Amino acid sequence: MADNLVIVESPAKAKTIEKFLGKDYLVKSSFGHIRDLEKKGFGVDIENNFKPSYAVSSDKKNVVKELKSLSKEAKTVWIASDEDREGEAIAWHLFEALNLDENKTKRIVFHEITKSAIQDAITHPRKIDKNLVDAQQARRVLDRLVGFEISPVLWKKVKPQLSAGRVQSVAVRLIVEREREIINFTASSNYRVNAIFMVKDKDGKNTSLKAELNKRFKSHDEALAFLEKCKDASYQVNDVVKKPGKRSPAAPFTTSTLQQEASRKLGFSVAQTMSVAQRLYEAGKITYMRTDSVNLSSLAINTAKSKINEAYGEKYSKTRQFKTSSKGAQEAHEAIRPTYIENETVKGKNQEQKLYELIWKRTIASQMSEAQLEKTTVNIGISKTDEKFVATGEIIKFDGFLKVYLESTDDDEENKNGDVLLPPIHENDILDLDKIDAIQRFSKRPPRYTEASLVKKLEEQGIGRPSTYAPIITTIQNRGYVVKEDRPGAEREFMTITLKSGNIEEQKEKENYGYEKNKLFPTDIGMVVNDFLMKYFDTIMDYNFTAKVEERFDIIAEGKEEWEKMLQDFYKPFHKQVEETLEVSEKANGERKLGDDPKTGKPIFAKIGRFGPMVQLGETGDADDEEAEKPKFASMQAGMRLETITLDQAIDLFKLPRELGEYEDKKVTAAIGRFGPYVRHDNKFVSIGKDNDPFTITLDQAIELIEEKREKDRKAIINTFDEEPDLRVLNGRWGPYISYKKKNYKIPKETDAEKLSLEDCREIIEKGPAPRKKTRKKK
DNA sequence: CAGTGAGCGAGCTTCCGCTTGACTT
Repeated sequence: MADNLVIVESPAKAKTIEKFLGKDYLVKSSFGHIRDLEKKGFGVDIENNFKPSYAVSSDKKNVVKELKSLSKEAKTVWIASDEDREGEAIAWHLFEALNLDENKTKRIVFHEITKSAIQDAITHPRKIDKNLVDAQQARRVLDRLVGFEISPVLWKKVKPQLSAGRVQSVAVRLIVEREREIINFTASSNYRVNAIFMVKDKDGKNTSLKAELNKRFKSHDEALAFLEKCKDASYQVNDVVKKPGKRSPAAPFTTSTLQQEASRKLGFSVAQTMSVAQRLYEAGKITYMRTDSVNLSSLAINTAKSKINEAYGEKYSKTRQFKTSSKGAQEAHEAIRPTYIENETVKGKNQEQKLYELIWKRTIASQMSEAQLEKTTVNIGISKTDEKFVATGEIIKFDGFLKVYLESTDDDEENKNGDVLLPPIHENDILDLDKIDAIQRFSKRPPRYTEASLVKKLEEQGIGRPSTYAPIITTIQNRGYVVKEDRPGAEREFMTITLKSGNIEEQKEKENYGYEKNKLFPTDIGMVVNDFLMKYFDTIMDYNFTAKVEERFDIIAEGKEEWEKMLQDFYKPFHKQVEETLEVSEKANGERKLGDDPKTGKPIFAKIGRFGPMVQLGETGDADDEEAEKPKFASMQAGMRLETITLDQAIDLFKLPRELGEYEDKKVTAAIGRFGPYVRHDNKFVSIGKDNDPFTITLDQAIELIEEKREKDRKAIINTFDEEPDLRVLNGRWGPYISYKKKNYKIPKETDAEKLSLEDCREIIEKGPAPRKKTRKKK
């Protein structure tokens, strides 16, 4: 039995460290936190100065049991959880839960997993820092109080099962506010003017030079007038200015920057990035993937240096140590980097290889020299007017880190004029004009958030931690506040005016804009909850709330304030706010008056009802007044939003279901259901295809659809049996199958469905698939 | 599968951060 038990947070880390420490040390993992506030109720005795009651988490019972028995046998227990607030708390909880003896317990920390760092840590043990632990308790209890006091208010005032919290509610706020900016955005347009000149390149061949006018015109007429002036103008180069420039590499990856780049360059979702990174980490290929530090160990820096020298030459190498810029970083780990920097690639799944290479390149590039650039600006004068055309070019004199890696930006289309080499041009050259285009361009609305750009924003505000970025995104979607989806763009016309060979031509063209792919959109309920919280809990919703409480946590960590005192200060006004809100607030349903119905004169509202967003015609009458006419209701259709639905759209909704007439003595109606537009006849439903809609479809068209459906149904029946009317052999989308008492059974391949006897069918049903378990969908 | 829009009011929901699997398709 080993004399020493070392406890770390992660099992992969334990494996590595054990190798460094040798036989006398047994290294085990706590798998993160082992205890938490009790799951039920507050888990905090508010009356009794916020005394927390902790319980071993259900999935950690076995871990604690094992560590307890191992710690009894060991002479010394070394608690080596991370050196940050949460890590210190884990150490303390271990000490308490394992019932450790203070004399044989030592707290150690290390920032990098190298033999020397770990041995050094062993020689410098310390005691558990109770102040830091207290800061964590304050953080933990505050989050519980905020979440568990506000959520029930939402259950009462908005809808059951909703949630609010210090982090998630602010994340939703960001998305809601961005959506409103977009809704309120009106695009303006102006005319951008570009000229193409014909010049000779260095071999004397014709080549073109593109230059943009140093002015944009507000209107079509101004642009046209300018082109008129250009008709018989001449163009002369006023000057050619060359300026050196440089570009520096980005810092090595943190969790947040890795998620952003993997999203931009590889198209990974935030959760996907984390699970691929986890596999690389467990395989020992990369360092820990949940970190906010950009720090590289000296070993890593040296290995990178020799790798760069060897692969690219010394002038490509430049040692750099980056400093973190993000708020509230705790830097318990290194930056994310390859464990063995000498390995450019790894074996494994495709995704793992790609992510590894991204990490490798970013790490190597961070230790490489700047790129040296030369920017050239050519100013071209116009004889008839003061405006100027400007041509710009940028060439790379020395590529430096660009040889390996360039960080992407969120809107790449705007700045993709990378390496543009201008043809040789000199001052006073007279240029031949090929053509001038004046093109109408529209201003761009603010972009919607992607998962990764939301993470970036949260990190900038110091909200959330590397271990929670991916879960936050999942939570706000699971609660139904936010959806990630694609939305179609729209088409618009724009004008182009072209001057070529002395002639001016105008043309209308079309462009698509606003198509969104994999973006985050607030739902109606997300907006209603956000507005409610903004109205009654503005302190919690403040973007600086986290930063403010973090300041207090830091003071607690320094031992300058009792953590209970901080909570006392926070809780008193907060709880009062909760009580007041329960008393004064109305039920929030996002009701919005759209206008009056032109037919009846009654008001039309949009709001969220029991079954989701709907429109209502007429006032909700007094419940006691039996005489009062009940309002009419209609569900909103997919794609409609509470915030943007118009009066006309609402009026249309009340037109359904529409009676078309009678067929075979039975009513035919048209409406829109969960699965789209349909025609209903004799309790049977027929989908209306794309070529028609329920508002305009005629009785004849509907009958045609009904008959088509009947014909299709007839063809779908392969065989029936008189003895067993419930059993039918049918032809479905995926081939023949047996339908029996509303359940479907697969027919084994290579069976001729037409020849199946009743006995065969019964046999198939007997052996049939085990009834599918219903996958529990979390909403 | 294509509806509903109110109600007895049981018993339930909910937070953030630290870690991995154990699940299903």
